[in-house]
Amino acid sequence: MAPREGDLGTAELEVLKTLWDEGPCTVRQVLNHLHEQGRQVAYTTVLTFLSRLEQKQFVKSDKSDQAYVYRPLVSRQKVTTSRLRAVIEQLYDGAAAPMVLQLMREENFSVDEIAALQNLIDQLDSKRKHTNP
Amino acid sequence: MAPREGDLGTAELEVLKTLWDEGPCTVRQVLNHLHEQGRQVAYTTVLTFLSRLEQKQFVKSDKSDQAYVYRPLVSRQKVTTSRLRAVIEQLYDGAAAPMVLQLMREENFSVDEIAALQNLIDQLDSKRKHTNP
DNA sequence: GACACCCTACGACAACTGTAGTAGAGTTGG
DNA sequence: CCAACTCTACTACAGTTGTCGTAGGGTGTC
Repeated sequence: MAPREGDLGTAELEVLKTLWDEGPCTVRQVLNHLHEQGRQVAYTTVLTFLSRLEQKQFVKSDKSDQAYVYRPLVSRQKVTTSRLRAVIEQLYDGAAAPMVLQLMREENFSVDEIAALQNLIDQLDSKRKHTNP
Repeated sequence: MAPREGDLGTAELEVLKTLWDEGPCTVRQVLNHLHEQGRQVAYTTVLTFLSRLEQKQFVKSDKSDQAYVYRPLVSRQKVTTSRLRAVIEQLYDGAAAPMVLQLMREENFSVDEIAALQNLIDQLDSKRKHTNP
């Protein structure tokens, strides 16, 4: 009857990113970090986000000295991949390659980035030859 | 004060995709198409989505013989790109290349797909040499 | 001990989204 | 012309997300 169930909103994601970037944090530390980034938001709002993230099992809190310390339960990689997969699923019917091609045409990759890609392709290539002589 | 403003929900996107795939459609045609795909949804629900899409200026309707015919105002490319950019912005701080690298490691690309990528890289490469001798 | 702080729990509210029902206008087959 | 059907407009409602406020329990400082 309703929208997506256990996914992250953009604001929740911001909070989670703080934990990835800064390591385990209290509410206040997260707040400060967001403020430093120019993100204006109230203390209790951050608290709400962290609580919801805990409900959804994206983070876990432990009582430390004074305040709870929150740490992520999922890696950035994991979340990233699943988000990307969702987009690919929705818009490219699950095929990642066309998306990569489109991206490479539209984004202006630097020489270094292209070199890195070339490198990876070479690796994939040689691995393939290896297993498939 | 509230969630994202003018973006598409997943259900709205399904409807828009129908228009991309099938061309201009009436409500009923969209409905039928969704049903064919096993997506159970009521007529009026589809109507709601199309109305909202029109409000958000993603589609336009024209009165034809009996029923309104809806057609997309934005291309699949456009929407796709902006969604991708959003993910890249959120999760990779705007850098597309790392994302591409991660995808290529995690998705199992076929030989053909890799060849296509190689091809594109060669193109980008030679163009770069050209403009930057 | 009283005042000043910091922390958490709980409740609240608006916008957005998914989903659908009902009412009323228009079209059509007898 | 009347019943049946289709189409659109409007309304409604629940779940999610962004955003806080308030109340009440510690801690620390004079």
